Amino acid sequence: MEYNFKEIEKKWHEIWNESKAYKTEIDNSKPKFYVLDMFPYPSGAGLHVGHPLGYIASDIYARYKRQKGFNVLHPMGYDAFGLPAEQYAIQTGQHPAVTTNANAARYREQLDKIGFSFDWSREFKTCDPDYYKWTQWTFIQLFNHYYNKKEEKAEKIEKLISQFEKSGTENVTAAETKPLTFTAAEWNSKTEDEKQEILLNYRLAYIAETWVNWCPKLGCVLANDEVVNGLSVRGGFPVERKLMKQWILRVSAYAERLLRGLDTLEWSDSLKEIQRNWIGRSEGAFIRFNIENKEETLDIFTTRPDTIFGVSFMVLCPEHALIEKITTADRKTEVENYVTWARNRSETERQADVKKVSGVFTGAYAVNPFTGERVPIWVAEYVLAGYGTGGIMAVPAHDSRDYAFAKHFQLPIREVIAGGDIEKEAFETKDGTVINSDFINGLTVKEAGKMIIEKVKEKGIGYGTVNYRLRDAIFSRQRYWGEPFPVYYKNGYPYMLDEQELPLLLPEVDKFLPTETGEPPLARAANWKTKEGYPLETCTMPGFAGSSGYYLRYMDPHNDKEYFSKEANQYWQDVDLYVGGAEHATGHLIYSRFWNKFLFDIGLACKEEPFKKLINQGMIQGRSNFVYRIVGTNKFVSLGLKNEYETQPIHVDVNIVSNDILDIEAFKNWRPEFADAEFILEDGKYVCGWEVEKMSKSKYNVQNPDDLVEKYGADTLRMYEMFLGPIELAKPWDTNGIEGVFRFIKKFWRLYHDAQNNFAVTDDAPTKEELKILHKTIKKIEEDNEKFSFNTAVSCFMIATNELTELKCRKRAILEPLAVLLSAYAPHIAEELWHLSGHTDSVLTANFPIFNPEYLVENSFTYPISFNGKVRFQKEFPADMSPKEIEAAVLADENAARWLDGKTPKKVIVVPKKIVNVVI
RNA sequence: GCCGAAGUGGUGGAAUGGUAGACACGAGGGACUUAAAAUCCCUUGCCCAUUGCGGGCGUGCGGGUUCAAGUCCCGCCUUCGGUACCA
Repeated sequence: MEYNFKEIEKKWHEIWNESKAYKTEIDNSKPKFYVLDMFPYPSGAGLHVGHPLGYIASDIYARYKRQKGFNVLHPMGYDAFGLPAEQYAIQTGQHPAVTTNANAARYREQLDKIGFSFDWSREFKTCDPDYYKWTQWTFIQLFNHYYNKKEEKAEKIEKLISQFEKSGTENVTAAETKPLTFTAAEWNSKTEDEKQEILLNYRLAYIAETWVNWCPKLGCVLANDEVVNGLSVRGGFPVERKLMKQWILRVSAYAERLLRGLDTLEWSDSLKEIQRNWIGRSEGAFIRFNIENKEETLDIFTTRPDTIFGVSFMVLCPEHALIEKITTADRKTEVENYVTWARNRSETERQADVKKVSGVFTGAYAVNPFTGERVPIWVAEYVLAGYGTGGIMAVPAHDSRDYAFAKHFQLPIREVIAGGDIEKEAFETKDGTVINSDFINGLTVKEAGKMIIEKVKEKGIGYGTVNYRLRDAIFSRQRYWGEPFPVYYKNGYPYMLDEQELPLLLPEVDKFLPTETGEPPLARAANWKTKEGYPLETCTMPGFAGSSGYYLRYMDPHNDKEYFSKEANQYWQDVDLYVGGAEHATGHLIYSRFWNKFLFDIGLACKEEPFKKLINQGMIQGRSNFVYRIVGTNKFVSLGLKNEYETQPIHVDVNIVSNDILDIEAFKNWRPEFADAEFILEDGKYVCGWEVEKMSKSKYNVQNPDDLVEKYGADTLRMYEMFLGPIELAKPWDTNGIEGVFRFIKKFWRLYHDAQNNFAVTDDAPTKEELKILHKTIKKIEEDNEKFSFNTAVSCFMIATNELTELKCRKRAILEPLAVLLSAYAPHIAEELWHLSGHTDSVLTANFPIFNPEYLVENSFTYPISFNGKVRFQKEFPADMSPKEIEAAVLADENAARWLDGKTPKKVIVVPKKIVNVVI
């Protein structure tokens, strides 16, 4: 039979499907292995060749691990809530669930064609009520817990309440929004509403006012990149900054654990570094400054307490609550104008002119606790509300931003660290000696910092502390297509629904737009309230809600009593291998880790970190082709001649270009305006130019995997995607090379067949040489699989196939193990050959061949002989010859005499099995 | 600006400090064929020599360590990611 991939692939898809070949169940007799892909958002455009790259890699690894005796969990599903479906719904009126389901079905169809070993019985979408019930459930748990910083774990809010009842805030070590102090008596005399208000300061899911980009015309909160120059991208309506009540997750409470946990993970260093920077741990001190003639005090955070003698002004962020209280009457108008202006600037706008210095003096003065000096308090945009206390002590001599500000407003610059030239620029080094600073003079920066922290502690005006850049995550979206919050309001305070009332289903609405009064779409739902008549929350959860814990649900996806059973979690534990893009480094991969740590704290998840090993597959870029039209004509000139004319490059569909040669007929039919195009050719061909760009429809460089499967088969596509290059590298998609892999697959097929195309594997005993080829291959494939070096593994298969073809080896003892090795990469052809060879079970359950080093033992070895590092000739020696003997034999060689030229060598270096170098 | 990664033929890319360019594409030449497809063989980093050998130069740039450097060290350049008034 000839190699007919269409028949073979179709046949095996049906058989695998019917026999549920990839269904996985708990099996305590085998070690578990959990291989997971970042599940896709099913967009309307379908898959392009970039999407399956990671899935193929993880599939190869999953199949490999199965053959190594592991019970492999390899599930797939869809991240289905999100903006595109909602926007499509707004335009067409079609319910987002309808488009989402249609898109998911199309994804499934495309994925199935590639032959993945997913256990589809575990599939779910994040928008399935059976699933989002547990997203809502987890939210309730977050609301009902706070973070105990001393114990470093989440604890029940009841514990905090009983502490308040007994001793107020004394000895409370809870992560909080702002520091509060009250006694037990004070707490006990508070009303229910007041207590609820206070508890929001501690809950892990809390509601609070935050600044958002509000577009009154759209009735909608916009993300930063949806706002340009103060106008909405969609519609161009004015956008203002507004304080709005939003749900927030106290991710920052876990900052330290998120940071420390990184050390236990097998992730790439660069990805860990991105997360470390994002968490942004910095050590420093909180210091309290008194304000002249005021009761209020000004708290600041600094990483440089050692420079406190260099403070020449203080700066507050425009949002700071103190501004109103301390601004003097004569400065009031100016300060108010500045604050209003600054507050209404979007973050993007602020970022756009970071270099521009702006600010205003409040008229008030703080008092330096060490010198007693009056220090003017300013307000400026460059101090951010979300970090530290929103106020700083400015030391212009040793901070470039303070320096720019001081120069601009002609404030004093006082040098307190020796070694810089503060006339020119700020001297920001952290190794230096302190000067002009009273009792810390002569100390190093480090020592001085410690000393100041001790002193402020003594004075009771501050303490050493650690601050993080990581912000709490805003969890409310004024949208329709997301999980509804299991929340209702009483007297304006939020309360959670009972667990029995979950899932709280997404209600039907007449339109997916905000209401006329600017409320979110859920406010349109009839009867959006509890049985008792309390109003329900109208916001929905953001995209990352559903993806934060989906990997846990795959362990036990149909459980209607729990998120997942203890038994399933004990068995599957955590994800051993997670494959996905690095673009999730500061989003999903932080939120998931937070989510998992919380579930670990409350005793649900048995592992603290969800993803043990992570591989980031590189982005697949597009490779666009261009034709060059001579300006003002409909004449196109081939690439090599284009410089002789004035031309304009035009994107041309890559599907009508092969090896950069344009299919002229197809081009004429491509678009009507090219029907009568003329061409200036090179050697009778039209050569196109090319460029690497993002893969997109408008650039006509999208490759659809379906087309390639149709033309070459899934096995070829799978192997070619791996052959392209290292999995982690970003690389352009170039279909040109796929023929080479296709040839290999056909050649591999012929290895098992005779000239008449009959299956012709024999039971003859293999030769030493053939065994050597096999075992060399087993060794290399195993190593490459473990290293995720799938591109070199494909090359290794090609070499082995070429060598065995050369030897006309058609022996079962060689070819069967080879088919097993290949089955992870090209499952269809391997399965077919396996069955032709007489097996009735699936190659999926075959054991990975065992490498035997004895077959690789050499009886002689050819050494390159170099003189002063330059290789001059080669010589063969028995493999068991000692280095000393080799040395003697080399020097006795007649070739050596020529290079030695009568001199005695200074030294001879013999590197066993590598090289002999003679130093003259 | 800061952090991270990477620079190797016409192209994608191989090389535990040990013969750089495996493997593949493309290109050129040839075999088979009426022809095409498919398949197979040879050449293919650059320069000189080419009737046989052969020789020189080559991994972004400049230094260094070493018998030996694409690989290690120092100083640059370029590209790509992340981040950006984080005190």
